[in-house]
Amino acid sequence: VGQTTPPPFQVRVPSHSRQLLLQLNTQRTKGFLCDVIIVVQNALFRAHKNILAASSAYLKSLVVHDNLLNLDHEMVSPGIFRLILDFIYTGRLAECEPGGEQSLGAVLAAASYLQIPGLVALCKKKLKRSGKYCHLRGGYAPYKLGRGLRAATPVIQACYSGTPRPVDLPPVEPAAPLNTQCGELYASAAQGTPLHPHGLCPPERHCSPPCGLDLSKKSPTGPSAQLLPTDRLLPGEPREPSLPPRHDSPPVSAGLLGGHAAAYKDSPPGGEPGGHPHAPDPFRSTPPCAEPPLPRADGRELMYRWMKHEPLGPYLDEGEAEKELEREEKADSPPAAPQPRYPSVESNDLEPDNSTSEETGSSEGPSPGDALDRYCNHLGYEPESLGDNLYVCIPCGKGFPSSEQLNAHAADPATLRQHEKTHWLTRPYPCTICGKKFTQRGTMTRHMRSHLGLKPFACDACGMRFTRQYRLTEHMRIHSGEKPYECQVCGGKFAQQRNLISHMKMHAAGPDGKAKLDFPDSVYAMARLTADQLGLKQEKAAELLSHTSHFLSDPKAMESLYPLAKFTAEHLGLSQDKAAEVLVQAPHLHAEAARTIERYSPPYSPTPARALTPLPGANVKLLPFSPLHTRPPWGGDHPRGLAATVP
DNA sequence: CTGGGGACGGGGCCC
DNA sequence: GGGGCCCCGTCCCCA
Repeated sequence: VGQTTPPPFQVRVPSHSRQLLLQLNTQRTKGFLCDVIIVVQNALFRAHKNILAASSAYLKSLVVHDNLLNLDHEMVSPGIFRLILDFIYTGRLAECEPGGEQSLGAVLAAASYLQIPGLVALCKKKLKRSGKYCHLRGGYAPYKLGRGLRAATPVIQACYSGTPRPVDLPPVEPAAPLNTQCGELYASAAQGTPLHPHGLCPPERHCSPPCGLDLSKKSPTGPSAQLLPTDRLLPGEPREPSLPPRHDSPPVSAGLLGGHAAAYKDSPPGGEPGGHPHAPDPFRSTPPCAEPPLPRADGRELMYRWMKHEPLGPYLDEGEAEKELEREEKADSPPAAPQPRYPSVESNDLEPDNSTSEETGSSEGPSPGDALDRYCNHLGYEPESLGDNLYVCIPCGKGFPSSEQLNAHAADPATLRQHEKTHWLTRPYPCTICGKKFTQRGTMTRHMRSHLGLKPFACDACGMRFTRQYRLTEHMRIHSGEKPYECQVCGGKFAQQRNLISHMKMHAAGPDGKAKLDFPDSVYAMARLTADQLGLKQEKAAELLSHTSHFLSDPKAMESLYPLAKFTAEHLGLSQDKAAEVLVQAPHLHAEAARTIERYSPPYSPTPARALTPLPGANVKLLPFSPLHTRPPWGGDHPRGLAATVP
């Protein structure tokens, strides 16, 4: 452990890491094999989970669970994230504004938020060089959320000034989002100094857009500092969804979180369990350092904690990986073509100042044209590598034959934002009466109706009132007698679909909750479908047949059902291919099905009258027939709904 | 007592 | 924001 000298028999390709990184970045720019989308305010970025996870502890914690990430735009703007993503994939930090200490500070804050120590160190170094960095009290600020310490997030915000004032702290907003009581932090210039929407670029400069999609038609929620406490809101005065998704909160190192994880997950609503660091109240409502305070730690100590509790990528050790790469590249970099490199870090062995030009990408950085092309193509996949639907929407997995169709699918901002929330389980809409939180405003207002007893939908027949129109429609079927939901197994009819679903579970499950041995029903259902050919189109019959598969639960018995399915398919007039498709759609058959089908011997000859004739002695449950059925599939008449023993 | 059906409330989600 | 639909769950009644 710790030995870096390779054994003598190993052969090392010095440029391997660099070439790998170049390839990955190329793939990213083409969207090839990208498996995650990062949403930053109004911008989408595509990337590779592995790369993000290897670079950022925060992103690592997110990509495990989601293919669609939403970053707190108050912590990282689209333009800043573009720079950070470029850095992750190239090791270089581009700047499009000369002397952009202010932007550099924003990068520093965002890099800290995202937990990218290598970039943090680079920014600190560059800010120090320019004299704009003020290392106040260390670098990393564990801050409090809700009850006690819930996160020891290394939030670094640069102490810098974009104005000529060299070391002044920018003014901190009264509702500064970050707690300053228990740790160290710097004020963020981004709080008071809005950035160009594209990040570092001043408006007059035409730098590349952060990505190819603009979701800004509906602007995201306002700043949380405008929040009113719940108890100060009047009923019917729903507050704005202001708490960003919990995922926006930086991840919690397991070691630092310790026993607070439960409190994080299970805090009562009043405790603002999903409280975001930007929410003002959690910080003020709890005493400072209610939990044993973390020892004062500088950035290096906390990075050590990260490493100790959650091994991360090469950035974790502040410098080792970068040094390794630098050594590697010094060994083989052709001087005429400088290659991407990891940034130097705040250590004693900084590379010479000529690194600045490379870090800023002044010579190799993406030109606006390159970047534009890159981001305009970010939705495509290399067509030779994927099937027919070459363009895949990462969040939903849908494939599209063209990038236009994919863009049309993915660029619906309202739907996408709405869908995002389903992934992050954000509940930004609290009920002002009971505090319960909801994912959608409409759901919350609907819930409020129940509190207020508002039932605007009344039944003309009985006067019963409902909170929803759909419920009234459902209710009206009681009066009309309409039962549109029919069980395909037994023919039972229901006025409410949910009752049919409940009924179907009865078919599928036995008393112990396990799969029910109900094959006679399924046999009947198959035969019934066969008879339905009299009144149904073939496709419809096949569709119904496929729907009968859900109550069969043993794949091993599937083969035993082949004769039945084959018979059924034949009598539906299906082709062999279609019959095979039907079989595939009946994936789960119970073992009892196999035994039962053996009782129907000889199995399913092409003669319908004989095909389903049970063996003598088989106890067959006779079920009500639909109007289409005048006789059981195996022929003969019998009273409806009676069990009979086959003679 | 139990299983099943009828009716309904509530929340999630998508259009 | 509203509508529609799905799902989960509950209560009540009845055989």
